[in-house]
Amino acid sequence: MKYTNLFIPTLREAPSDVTAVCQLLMLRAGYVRQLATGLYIYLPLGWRVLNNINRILKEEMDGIGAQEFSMPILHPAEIWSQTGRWQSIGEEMFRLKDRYGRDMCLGMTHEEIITWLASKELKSYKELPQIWYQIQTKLRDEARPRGGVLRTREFIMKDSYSFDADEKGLEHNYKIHSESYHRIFKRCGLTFYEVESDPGMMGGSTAHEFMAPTPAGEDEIVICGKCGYTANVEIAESIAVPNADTLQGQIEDVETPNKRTVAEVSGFLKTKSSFFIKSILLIAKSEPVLVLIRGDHEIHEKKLTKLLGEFRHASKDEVLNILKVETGFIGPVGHKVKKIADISLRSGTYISGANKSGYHTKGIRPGMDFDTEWADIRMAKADDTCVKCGSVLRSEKVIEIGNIFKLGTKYSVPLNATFLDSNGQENPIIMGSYGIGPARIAAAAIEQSNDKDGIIWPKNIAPFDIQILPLNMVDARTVELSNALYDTIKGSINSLLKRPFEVLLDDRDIRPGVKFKDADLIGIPLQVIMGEKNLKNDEIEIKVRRTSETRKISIDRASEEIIAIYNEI
RNA sequence: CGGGGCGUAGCGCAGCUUGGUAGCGCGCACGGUUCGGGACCGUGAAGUCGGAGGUUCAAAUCCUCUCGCCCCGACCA
Repeated sequence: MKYTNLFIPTLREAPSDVTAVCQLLMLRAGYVRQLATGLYIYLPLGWRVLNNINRILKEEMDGIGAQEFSMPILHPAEIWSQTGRWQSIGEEMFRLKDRYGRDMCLGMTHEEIITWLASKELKSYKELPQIWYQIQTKLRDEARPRGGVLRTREFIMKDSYSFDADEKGLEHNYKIHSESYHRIFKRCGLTFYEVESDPGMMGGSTAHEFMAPTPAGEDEIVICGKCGYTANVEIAESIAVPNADTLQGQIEDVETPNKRTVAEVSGFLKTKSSFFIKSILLIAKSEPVLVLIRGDHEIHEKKLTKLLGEFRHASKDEVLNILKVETGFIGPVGHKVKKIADISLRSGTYISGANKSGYHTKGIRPGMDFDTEWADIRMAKADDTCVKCGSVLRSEKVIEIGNIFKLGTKYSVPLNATFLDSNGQENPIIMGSYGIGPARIAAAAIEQSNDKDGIIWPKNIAPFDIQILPLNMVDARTVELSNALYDTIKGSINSLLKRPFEVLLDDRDIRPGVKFKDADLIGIPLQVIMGEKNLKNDEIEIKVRRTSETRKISIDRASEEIIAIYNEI
């Protein structure tokens, strides 16, 4: 394609409100524009990248026997009511009414719709298994879109669904999805992890997330370098590093005027925060619960929710009413309310609030000076000990690029998606659900592969394979030779991608410096530079975007050489 | 939803404290000189100062309300 026929609005200056590198580069290099909070327009280059990713998705889905569908994004509320999600999902769902007043919603996902279809059409074990998928727009009224295309209110997703007669079948479909996801992300040039995850509102039993490490990530995972254990910190199990030494001395109150937070008291008493117990009052269902955790740890609310069900933090007034002490000076000793302590507090001697204003208590021995229930309610973090092998965990910021869920019968039972087995018995279909976000793949690829000059696309998803830069468009020979080379390469087959080469010819009559800057920004893997001086020697220059390595080649065999270099990089 | 910030030309910003002719850089158009890493000179077009109301002789500037965008948190199949 010729540059003058393409809309590539590059920006010399960065918009002021970007936070993520992928967002900055997508805007500056002319891939996307923002319409409103969480809504993005894909410009020609951006759309080409997404289509390249989608092509890989289709090839790999087709490769495991999945069949492509297209389902509506406008859904009747009734189906969502049948699974209870019309009621259980809150403001995140876009809701509307049609002209007759019927409740409708915009699809956040398609479990309901595909299961509705399966309930109508799949009747016999002989029709199972099936894998159905689509690449379709989803809409979610996100509380806080952020990071450019990383979290948006409207986004495209590849979602597939498996239908099986039994657990064994589900196990198999889960496995082949996992394997195909590994191939997909590898082909897209990403570094990624498959980690254990929390099934969340999808329900079901087992779930894994595919996570691409990047500083712009919203999630955090822990990784064991030794045994390979990886998990989202939301569910990760780990052992806290115990305090190396123990506080000495008997139980006694010390004056801590106006020092409330762990940081303040720890600074005031010149004692490490790991020798403190944070005491936090929560209101679960009807009952107040005092939650105890080491000063340098964070409570993990998802773990707690599993123990307590829904809960909220107590207000200042509630703390005063229930514990008879103001916030900042709460401690575990002497209260009759239900207590849950993190297991990392089982040994050692600690400092906590004295339950009177302006005082903390030293020398508290959990289990001896107060009674409590014990549980793992702590957020895993770097330097914790791996529960599987005892090695040290590290953590990384990641973005979720895909996930796989074993749904079981969570949707098939309420929507009555059943089949008759070989004994004539009616059974609910066993389901799985598998998602991938193409825009997040693109964003992660940029995050993982860029330099100060711009994007460096992995070959498989780059908007073009090769960019030709004729530097002087008023020189007849340059124009003639660049057009000829353009036609030749375009007519050759890219054996890696099994299709003709996609070539971008920068035929703009502008200064060379601008062409160089734009080419580096846009990030096409290989640049072919045709300058007058080199052409006088019948030479042209090849530049590898990733390494900035340049090489002069003879014009005679230019297209063969260029293709050979392309295949090498 | 809680906390904070910002809305002035396509982009980046100044002007607001202390009310009085709306500015700068980049970009854009035209002319000229340039032409291997975002050139230079000259000329020019382009702004409901986010919107509404109020105070005032006079509002980008002060007051009230409102909309939008961004950040932190809550939230997040």
